Amino acid sequence: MPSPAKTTDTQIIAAARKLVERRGRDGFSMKDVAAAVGIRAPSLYSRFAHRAQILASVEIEYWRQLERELARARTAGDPADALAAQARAYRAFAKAHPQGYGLMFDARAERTEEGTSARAGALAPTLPGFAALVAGGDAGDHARTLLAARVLTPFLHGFVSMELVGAFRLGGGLDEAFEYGVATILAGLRETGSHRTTRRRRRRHSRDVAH
Amino acid sequence: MPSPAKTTDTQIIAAARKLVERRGRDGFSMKDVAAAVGIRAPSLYSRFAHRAQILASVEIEYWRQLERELARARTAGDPADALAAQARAYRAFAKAHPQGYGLMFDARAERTEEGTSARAGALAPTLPGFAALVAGGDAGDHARTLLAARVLTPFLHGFVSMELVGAFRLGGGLDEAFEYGVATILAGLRETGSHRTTRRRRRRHSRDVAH
DNA sequence: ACCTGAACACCGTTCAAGT
DNA sequence: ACCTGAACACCGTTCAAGT
Repeated sequence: MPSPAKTTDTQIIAAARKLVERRGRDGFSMKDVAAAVGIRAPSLYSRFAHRAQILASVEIEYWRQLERELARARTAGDPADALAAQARAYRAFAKAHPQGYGLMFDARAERTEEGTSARAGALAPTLPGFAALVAGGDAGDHARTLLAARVLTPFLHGFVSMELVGAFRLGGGLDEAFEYGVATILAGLRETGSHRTTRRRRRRHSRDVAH
Repeated sequence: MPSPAKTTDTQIIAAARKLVERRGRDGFSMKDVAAAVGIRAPSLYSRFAHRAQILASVEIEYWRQLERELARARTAGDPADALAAQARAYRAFAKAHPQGYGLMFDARAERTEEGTSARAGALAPTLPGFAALVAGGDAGDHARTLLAARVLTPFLHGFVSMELVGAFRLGGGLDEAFEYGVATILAGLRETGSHRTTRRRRRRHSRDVAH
């Protein structure tokens, strides 16, 4: 005769997420999560292998939510405007879920198949914008699209994580700094997208400097 | 009659740093640190208030080391070249000390006066380069220098932390992507630095889009 | 199948006692 | 002043037992 289930995996993950958001990734115990869904800590182990797996599930939820918000933020028309709108949505997401954002980039997290694909998928809604910006109609130029994405995306992550950790200490408006950064990068990318030779020359130059 | 000291604060911090680099910020216990310097865990509390204070001391060491390496990487001549060289030094530092780098941007760290100033000082060696790049000889234009620094610096942090966490999954060379990002941003900044009106127009445009 | 209390091997930290 | 063992209140996790 099986014991009737008092809760569900979904409820457990939701409870854990709430605790993460309130007190951070280290701010809850298995006992806390269990109590939040009306069971005892050892019972969690019939559903999750260990604490890290619960955290990994919470992390995946955050990545999926970010993906939805980036997709929703995408506007029609000029690709640079669409990317700027998505950049603002990205920052807004991080500021709305500071603890969750920290979890998403925690190096100690588990490396699951599902987590890797959730993370990769989250930024997918921005790729058409980059393709339109730098490759024009040439949708097959995947390498150029990827290079462009890898300028703005790191800026976004770096800016918001520095902002969340309080690293901007020298004054000045951060909204303005963010807008300035996004505009500068998009202008730089648009320029390299419209002049292939300019871009080739610049890349060769960079390599010369590096080696 | 005092007990003779078996160790020093400096040795304790060095031992903790070694453990952090080997197993991460959560990978050592007070017992481990104490054993590494030949004492017992409770003795640490006559020197440090708690574990987080040891970690904070280790973190400060990393910030000071980064500052030294950025200062050393600075080259004479073209400011963009100097900044590119510092960008490479920044990335090399993060890849040489991945666990330490994670500690430096850990949101859970203590907020000490000394830590805040060590962090702020670490990026100071790049400021003259930004000033030369965007403000020309006008050393007093601090706001423009700061705006420029807040484009490249977040890119650097974002790129290396995404790289360390394994976030770049779509293939392509990361060395090339890094160089491309640095070159794109520096070109964008140099352009805004040489044409004040262009920059003013862009900033007003950004604000219009944001609000 | 799912839940439980008891137990295990840890943790950071406190404290009274030693020199 | 610095060090120590013992103790406290926790952890995550395991396990045998209950239904």
